[in-house]
Amino acid sequence: MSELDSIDTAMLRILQQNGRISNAELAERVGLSPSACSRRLDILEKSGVISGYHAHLSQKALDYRMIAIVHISLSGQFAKTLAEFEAAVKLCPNVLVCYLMSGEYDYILRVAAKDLADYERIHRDWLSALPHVVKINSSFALREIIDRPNVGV
Amino acid sequence: MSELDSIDTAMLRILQQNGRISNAELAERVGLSPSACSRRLDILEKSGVISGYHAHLSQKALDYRMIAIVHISLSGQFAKTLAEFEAAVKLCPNVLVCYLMSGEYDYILRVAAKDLADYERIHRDWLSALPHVVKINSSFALREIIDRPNVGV
DNA sequence: ACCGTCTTCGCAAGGACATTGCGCGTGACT
DNA sequence: AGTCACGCGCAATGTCCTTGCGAAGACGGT
Repeated sequence: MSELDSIDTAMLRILQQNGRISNAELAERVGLSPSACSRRLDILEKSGVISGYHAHLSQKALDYRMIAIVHISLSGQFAKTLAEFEAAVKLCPNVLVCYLMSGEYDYILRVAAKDLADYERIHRDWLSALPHVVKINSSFALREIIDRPNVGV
Repeated sequence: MSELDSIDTAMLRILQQNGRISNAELAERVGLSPSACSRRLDILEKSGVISGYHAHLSQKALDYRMIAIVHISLSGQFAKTLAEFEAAVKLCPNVLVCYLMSGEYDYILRVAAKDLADYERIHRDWLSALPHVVKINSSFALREIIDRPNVGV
C-alpha cells in the first residue's frame, strides 16, 4: 500500500465513527464521486488498513459483562520466552487485549468473563497454564466509566 | 426494550464480527426475510442495544500509535469524590477506557497519544488536573500482542 | 518540448439492496 | 368465540453499489 493521502485519512476518520455509513454519503462527505470512493474503500480494506467493522454493543446486551485486568510477570525477558508466552496467550479467546509493557509487570491483559465463576475457570484453564509466568495479579472492573473505540469520538 | 430472543442474539453476534454485512446476508444467516431482519435491526439500533458501528484500523494507519496504561489513586472513596473525578476524566478525549477498579488503585485508564511528547502534554494538561488524585502511575505499551473487539473473534 | 505510461477521476448502466405498506397467521387475554 | 397485539413474508419502489469506459493530470525519459 502506498501512502494515505488526505482523502484516505478523512474516510478513515469518518468510518471510525460510523462504520455503517453508506458509500454514497461517505463519498459526498469527502468530496468524491461514489465510484471513486468505492474504489478507494476497496483498496483500504484489501490492503489491511481497515482490518474490519464491528458493532459496538451496550454492556447490558453482552453475555460477557465482567472485565478483569490482569498483570503478568515472566521469568525472563529473553526473546524466546516472550514469543512462547505470546503464542500461548493468543489462543485464549477471553483475552481481548494484551500488551507488552514497560514498568513493573511484563504484560497487561484485559479479560472478559461472564461472571466470577467463569473467570475462575479462565484463570484455572488458561492463565495459569501460560508458560514462563511467575506472577499473576487480577483486578476487576467495578464500573465502566468510559469505553470509546477511538480518540475523541 | 423487551428481551432479546435467539434471533436477536444471533444478529448481534454476527454484527460484532462483521459490522458492515448487508441486511440481505444477515437475514439469510439468521433465517429471516430481509424485511423482518431490517425491522429487528432498526429496533436494536434505536433501543441502544447497538450503540454504534466502527471501522477497526490497523495500528500503522493510526495517528495515535502510543498506548499508555495509567493507574490512578484518589484521596478517598466518597461518592462525591468519585463522581467529580469521573465527570472530569470523561472530558479528556485521549482517554479511551476508564474503569473503577478493585485492588490497589482506584481507576485504570487506557490513554492514546501520538508520541511521547503528545503524552507529556496530555499528562500535564489533563491527567494532572483531575480532581482528588493522589497518585498517578503511567506505563507504556511496548508492543500490541492482541487487540480483539469481542470475545472469541 | 513531446510522448508514453500510470493513476485516478467522473459518468453511466445494470444489478443488488433497503425500506415500507399490506395482509396473514399465531398466541394471549377477555 | 372474539379481539387485540405482534411478528412474519411478499411485493414494489426508490436508493445504492459496482464495473466498464473514456478523459484529464502527473511524471519521467528521449
